[in-house]
Amino acid sequence: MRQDREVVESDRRRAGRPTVAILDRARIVEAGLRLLDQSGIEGFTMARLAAELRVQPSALYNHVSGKEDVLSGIRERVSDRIDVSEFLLKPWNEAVIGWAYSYRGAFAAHPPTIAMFAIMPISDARITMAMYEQVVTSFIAGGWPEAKVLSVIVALESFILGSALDAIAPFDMLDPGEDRTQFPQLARVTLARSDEIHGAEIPDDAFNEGLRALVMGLENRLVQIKAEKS
Amino acid sequence: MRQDREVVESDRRRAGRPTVAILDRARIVEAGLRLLDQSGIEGFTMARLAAELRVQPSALYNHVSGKEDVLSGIRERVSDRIDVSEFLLKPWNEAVIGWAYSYRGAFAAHPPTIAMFAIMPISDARITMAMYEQVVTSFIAGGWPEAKVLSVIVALESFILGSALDAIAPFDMLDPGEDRTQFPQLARVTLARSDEIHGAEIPDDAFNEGLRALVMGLENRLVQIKAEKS
DNA sequence: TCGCAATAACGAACGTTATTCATTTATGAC
DNA sequence: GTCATAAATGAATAACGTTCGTTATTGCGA
Repeated sequence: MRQDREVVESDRRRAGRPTVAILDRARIVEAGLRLLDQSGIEGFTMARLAAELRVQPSALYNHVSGKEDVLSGIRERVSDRIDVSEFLLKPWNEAVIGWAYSYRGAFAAHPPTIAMFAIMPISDARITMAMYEQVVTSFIAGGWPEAKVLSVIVALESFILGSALDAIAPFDMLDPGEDRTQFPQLARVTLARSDEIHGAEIPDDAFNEGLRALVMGLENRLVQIKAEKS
Repeated sequence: MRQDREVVESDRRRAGRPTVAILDRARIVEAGLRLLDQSGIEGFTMARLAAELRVQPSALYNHVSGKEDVLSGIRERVSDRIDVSEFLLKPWNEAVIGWAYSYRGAFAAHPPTIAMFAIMPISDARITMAMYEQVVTSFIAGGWPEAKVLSVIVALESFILGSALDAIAPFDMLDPGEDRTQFPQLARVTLARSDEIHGAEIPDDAFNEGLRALVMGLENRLVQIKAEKS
């Protein structure tokens, strides 16, 4: 008699605990990430997330404390993909390049997650402590004074996160359009761009140039600091 | 007879156009900025904004198209305070320091506006075209090739915006707390911080170090580019 | 100076949204 | 086998952004 009802697949599920688990935190987060990618941050509602999981909205609250909790899980899920392994193999100034690309790429792969900065503190968006431990170790091994290590890493993270924000921005706005005469220099450089760097690859080029410059500047700074100490 | 009603100040306002203007876009934006500073982004509602202006919510819609419009106005209002004047007086590599501090400071003065960047297209978040024209002019005068100017400026903006985001983030997260043994290096550097750099000034130090490093790296890059050309 | 369209307030209503709660059903430990 | 716990449904709620009809005032053209 139990089977009578369960065999009919398209039947609306009755109230009460289901015989096979349909929800848990991981599944909710995974579906949430998919929904977020599809619909963007403003299309991300608990109702749609529930529909995606073929469940009533209230069912979600047995596994997560609310919408913020889901978003928090998604952020963790995304930043877990950041690769810090190169710090084990190469010196800090080389490893940091791959790390930065991986960092920015993790968020760029899911653009709406970048927009989540608006709603929740960045703290969650940062890499985990285990990752920090790895990065910090590498910087100390490279000779950075302990009091400076965190500042330098935070500076790098700032640049990376800022670049991630930039990567999702539309760049047409910079084109002066009709106002060529009003902003002549701006007009010139936006035209020059389309010649040498084709397409909308400004964010990529900016990230690349900025990252190399930043690392080079830090290398110089480290030399200077070491000189001061002795 | 008209006065009979108007004299009583605490009277609830009757329907119909008021004899003296109480609302306009500027006043709404100004009150919006105050409310945003007080209540944060999640406490910013049209109802509360209306209450602040002693007006019914629907009255706002005679002057702004909606909430997004108000936020957009606030952003403009805030970024108008960015100072690009130094680019007229000094070479790019000097002027850029003051510009960056002014840029970050304008938003740091109103922390919740920083978070707004993510939620709405960055195009609006960027400085205005007039400012860009000024900055671009200075970089070209400094010898940067036209095809690189935009990338370099965007890289700088990315760092500045990322730093602004960082500046409002709580930094306790980085303290390993109980897990000193699990993350020994991280524990060491967080302790070293409190000795030399006292207080929670990591974001400030990170911004300073990062900015100098970035500019120095760009200076080197410019030299290299010039050498390649000849 | 009169008339009247435009302006700008109020107040009521609507559709969403996140969340809570009572109810129902299955699980799993004793 | 009993029963506390877990986990689903479904109904309900408050808050939010926005729209619309109504009303009162302004300011321009005749």
